[in-house]
Amino acid sequence: MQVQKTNIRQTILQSARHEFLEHGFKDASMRRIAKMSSVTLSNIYNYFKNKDEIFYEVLRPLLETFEKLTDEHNSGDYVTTDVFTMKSYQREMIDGLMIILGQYRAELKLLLFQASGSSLENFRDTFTDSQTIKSQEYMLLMKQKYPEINTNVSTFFIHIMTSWLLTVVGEIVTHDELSKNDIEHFVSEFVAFSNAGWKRLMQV
Amino acid sequence: MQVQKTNIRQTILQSARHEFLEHGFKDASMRRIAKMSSVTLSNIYNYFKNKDEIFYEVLRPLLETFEKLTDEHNSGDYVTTDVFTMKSYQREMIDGLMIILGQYRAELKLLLFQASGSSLENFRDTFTDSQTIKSQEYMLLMKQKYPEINTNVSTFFIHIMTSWLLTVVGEIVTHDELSKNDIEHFVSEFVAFSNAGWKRLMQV
Amino acid sequence: MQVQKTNIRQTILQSARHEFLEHGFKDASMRRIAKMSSVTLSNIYNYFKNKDEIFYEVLRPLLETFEKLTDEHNSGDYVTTDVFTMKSYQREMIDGLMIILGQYRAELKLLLFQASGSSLENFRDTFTDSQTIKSQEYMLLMKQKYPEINTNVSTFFIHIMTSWLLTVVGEIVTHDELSKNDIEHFVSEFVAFSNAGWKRLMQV
Amino acid sequence: MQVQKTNIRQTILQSARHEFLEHGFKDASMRRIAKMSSVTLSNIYNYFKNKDEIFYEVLRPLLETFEKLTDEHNSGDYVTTDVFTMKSYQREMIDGLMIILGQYRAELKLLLFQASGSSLENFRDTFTDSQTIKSQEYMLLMKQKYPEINTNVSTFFIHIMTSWLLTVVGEIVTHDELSKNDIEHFVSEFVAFSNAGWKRLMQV
DNA sequence: TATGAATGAGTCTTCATTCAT
DNA sequence: CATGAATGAAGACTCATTCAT
Repeated sequence: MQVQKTNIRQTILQSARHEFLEHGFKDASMRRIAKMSSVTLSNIYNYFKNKDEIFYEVLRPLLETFEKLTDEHNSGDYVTTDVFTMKSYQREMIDGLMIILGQYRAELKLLLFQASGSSLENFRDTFTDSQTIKSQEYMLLMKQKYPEINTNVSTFFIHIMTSWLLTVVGEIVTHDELSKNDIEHFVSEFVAFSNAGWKRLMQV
Repeated sequence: MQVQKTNIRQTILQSARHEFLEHGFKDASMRRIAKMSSVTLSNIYNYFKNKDEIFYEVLRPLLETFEKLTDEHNSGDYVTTDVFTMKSYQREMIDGLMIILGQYRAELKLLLFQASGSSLENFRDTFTDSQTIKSQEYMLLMKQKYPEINTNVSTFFIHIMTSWLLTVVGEIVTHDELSKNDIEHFVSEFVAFSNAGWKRLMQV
Repeated sequence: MQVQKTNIRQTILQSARHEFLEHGFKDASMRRIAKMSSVTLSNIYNYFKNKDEIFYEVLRPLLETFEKLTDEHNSGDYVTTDVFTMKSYQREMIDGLMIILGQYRAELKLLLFQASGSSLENFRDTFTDSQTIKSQEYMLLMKQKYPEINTNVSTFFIHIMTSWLLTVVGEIVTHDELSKNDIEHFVSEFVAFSNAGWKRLMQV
Repeated sequence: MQVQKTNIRQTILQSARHEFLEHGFKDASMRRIAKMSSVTLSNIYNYFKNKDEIFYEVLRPLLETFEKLTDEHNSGDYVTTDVFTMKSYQREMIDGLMIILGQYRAELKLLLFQASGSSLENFRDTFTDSQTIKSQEYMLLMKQKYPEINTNVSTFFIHIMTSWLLTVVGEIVTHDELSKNDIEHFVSEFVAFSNAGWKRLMQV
């Protein structure tokens, strides 16, 4: 029975994923999800509290991976890294995002572009804000280690830089035609560009 | 009556603007717009063909300004400018956007974040794509003038850079707390960052 | 001015004709008629009392022709004609209908199939009923002249026969692919069939 | 509840039947059907997909009887029957229709006169066309059996004859005042008339 | 004559969710 | 765990007609 239950839960989630991808959260129809998964509409509510919870569950793996990614960066390890090659905070974040992107392309689309109306509709802002704070903490550590660098960068600029990351992810996700090579090439351009930018701003 | 007509039209548009800003295009309710503007629901349809047309009319001033902005950049004037100070294509675009931003903050919010479901829902993509093409043409001209620079930058990277511009605009628009000074400060950081980045990529 | 007026009236009627033909009376839209004829919607009501009157005016020529056709048959002239060749009441009616059919194909479609909702929606019944009465009067005259024939035909049968005529007209009207030859051939079959039928019924 | 479901379904269907009969398919109002059947408007959609499906369900018994009637006539049995007494294809069809008429008077009204706008609005044409084809096949068999008869009757004439059948049914259906005797009397006249007509056309 | 404005009821259908069984 | 039944508000849009100017 328990096995059954899990199966049904999964079936619902898969159908929901398709429905959300096709119509976005708001225009997704519980009725269609029910039909698609061959589960009675009302029975769905034995497995999930409401539409929003289903949406959240569909995105849970992605969200957890996100959390892992940002938690890792809480440690001060990266402070020791050479700023000039930017094996640094942002670089690691980029790499992390690229890995996520390989696994959760569809979910990222959902989270970034189709979440309007759901409890996750502010994910972008939330993520950006929290990342901005962490970035600033990181810069503080940097300043302690290398007092000569200029860390007087406006909060909003840092905000933009993390927001930019999501823009990049969003663009990659919506351009299905890009090959792995394309993406790698682009990332190297992106990193080169960013490194030079940061160096300039921090006057190192 | 003819004078009246204009007034009512404007009243409807203003109510619609509020409604769209509060709920986004898709969730905006014609009924509410009617109530807000004290115009019979059916009478609205004597002034506008449908919801989409109202939305478009609300954004028309912004869209026209946009068009002007991008049309001006069709000329090759900027090619003569010094790349190093980046009084160049992108810089002019930024300045233009900042001006627009002063006048059409709310409308930009609408266009960038609340247009889903309307005929303008693809504005971001459309704009980015067309700007990408223009940017590439611009780089070609640059290459002819300064053959020593490297213009071998991937299309997708250029795409990202124009998309970035919209991200920046979007972030400014959603952060009402920023003062003019904040924004100017940020823009100077942004420009410094970008300049350094482009120089590096183009190996000048 | 009067000329103008007439012109506009005619313009409206033509547009209405198209609209009625395309959508039928009920689904025809006054707005569309207005647009089509480049006449203000409200101005239409300076020329016609309402939608129904327009419909009636569109069909007036046809209706008048109908009336002429049936009035002619009021006279007892046909009683003298030889029943056996059926140069009689019904035959003349058929011939009359065929002529009408040449001139008012579209209008017949309107009257027979698209009048639902209008004041003419019962035309078929009305026409059939009145024709039935006339047919019976005709048969009475026949009986007086040729007492040996059997005129004991049920009212309802006569009713059906006139209704049949309209069915035939309707079928011809809806089969645009029929050539004049086709129709003539069919009519001769129809007449042969009917003659034989009537002879049998009347036991002549 | 399961028992209830059937009841409610039937209640809805009955109310719908009344509504359709009174206003025709197109002008029938779902709201009124809901009120009449004391079922919430939205709840109706738990029982039927849409208005058209309700209409179809109301007519399903009639349609199935129709199908049975025409299927039976697929067999070549009737070819053996004597043409002269017209215990033939058409005669059997008439008898069949009369039986249907006894059971489904109201439904026939719906199907023949009130279906405009529904998926059954072309029933008359569809039926007539298919019957015309079958009639022609029947005549072919007749010709093989009785080579001396003339089967050179135009397709359109046959078409008209089947269409005529429906006209007759329609007329009977709309004349509630006719008694069973009236109808039987009429049918005998109709058969006599038709027999004579066909004999003449086929020159037997 | 002509017009713009206005009206109010009307259309079918969908929605997420709840509840008794 | 499962289901059929139910709900009430909401969606955008169209309708023929009237009226003051």
